[in-house]
Amino acid sequence: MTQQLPPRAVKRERAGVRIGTLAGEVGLNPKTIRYYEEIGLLSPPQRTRSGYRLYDATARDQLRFIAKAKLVGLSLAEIGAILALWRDNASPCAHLVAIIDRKLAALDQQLRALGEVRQELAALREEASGGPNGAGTFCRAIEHHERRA
Amino acid sequence: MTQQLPPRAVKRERAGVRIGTLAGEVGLNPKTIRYYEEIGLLSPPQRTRSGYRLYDATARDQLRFIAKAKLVGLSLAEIGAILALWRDNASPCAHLVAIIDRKLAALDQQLRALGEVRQELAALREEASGGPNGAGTFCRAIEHHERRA
DNA sequence: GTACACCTTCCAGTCACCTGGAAGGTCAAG
DNA sequence: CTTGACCTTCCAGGTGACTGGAAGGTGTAC
Repeated sequence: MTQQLPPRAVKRERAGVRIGTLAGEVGLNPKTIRYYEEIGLLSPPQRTRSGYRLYDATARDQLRFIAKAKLVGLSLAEIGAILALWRDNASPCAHLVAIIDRKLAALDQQLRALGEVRQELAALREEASGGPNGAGTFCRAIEHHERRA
Repeated sequence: MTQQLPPRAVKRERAGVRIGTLAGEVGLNPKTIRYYEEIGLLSPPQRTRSGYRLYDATARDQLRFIAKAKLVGLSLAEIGAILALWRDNASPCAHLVAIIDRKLAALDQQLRALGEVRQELAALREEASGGPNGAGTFCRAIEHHERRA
């Protein structure tokens, strides 16, 4: 996680970054990136002669997209399908358009739900920010949940 | 899943509904509802003399909230914390407010991400809805993903 | 009174998504 | 030339969220 020294920095600026650097940039475990490659989410990157993976800006973009897409609740399978479309962007069957449309509708529904939950949470916050403390059990419960998140 | 007959309907309208009915109403597997109770998400409902669970409107509301919250990506643990706050709504420690604030910020970020992904998907849809079909591999891939979703 | 749909508990299995550890290779710095 | 941070592969384990099946009880309808 801690990238101490930037060795061969100039050279790698053109040739790409290694997995640890990329992981740091996008906030992922290197293991996760390898895993994404393994399941076909990410196309296999270049390698150095000694076998190290070398990533370019495209990979970083894709990982950032994956992060966003995961955040909104797409499964890795769905994300994989979308990325595949991006890669060879010339496979526009009607079936596909239907799928995208369905996903768009789902996203809109999600947007509504998000707004509602946000509102309820904000209301809760209002209540919570006044008055005296109760038994304290709740805080303990929250702390417990926090430890796992 | 199929609730054929409504036996004792009038009686249960006041006393609560059984798990199958509730499950049907909120679109869940009865197993899932029991599971939620088991992990402490849902408080144990009343029981009939013979041991059947009887749910009231509150339970239904909570389940609907859970559905929404899950849709926006909250974990069951987080939802549990929020529901706990709801139940004994008199435990407003500062720590708790901080947590809610953090969650609100996360929701806002998610809202932005959602909008962005929506936009990218829409752009993709534009591209996809014109032109001739490519190799067809993509459609097959999508169909494969669909089967699992 | 028996069929039938429902309910109960318990326990095990599944699926998606990682994550940790072992065993070993690479490479710039001291 | 060794140290130490990085990298490699492989394989196993873990978490979250269910889900299925067995074995048996309940309760209304015919």
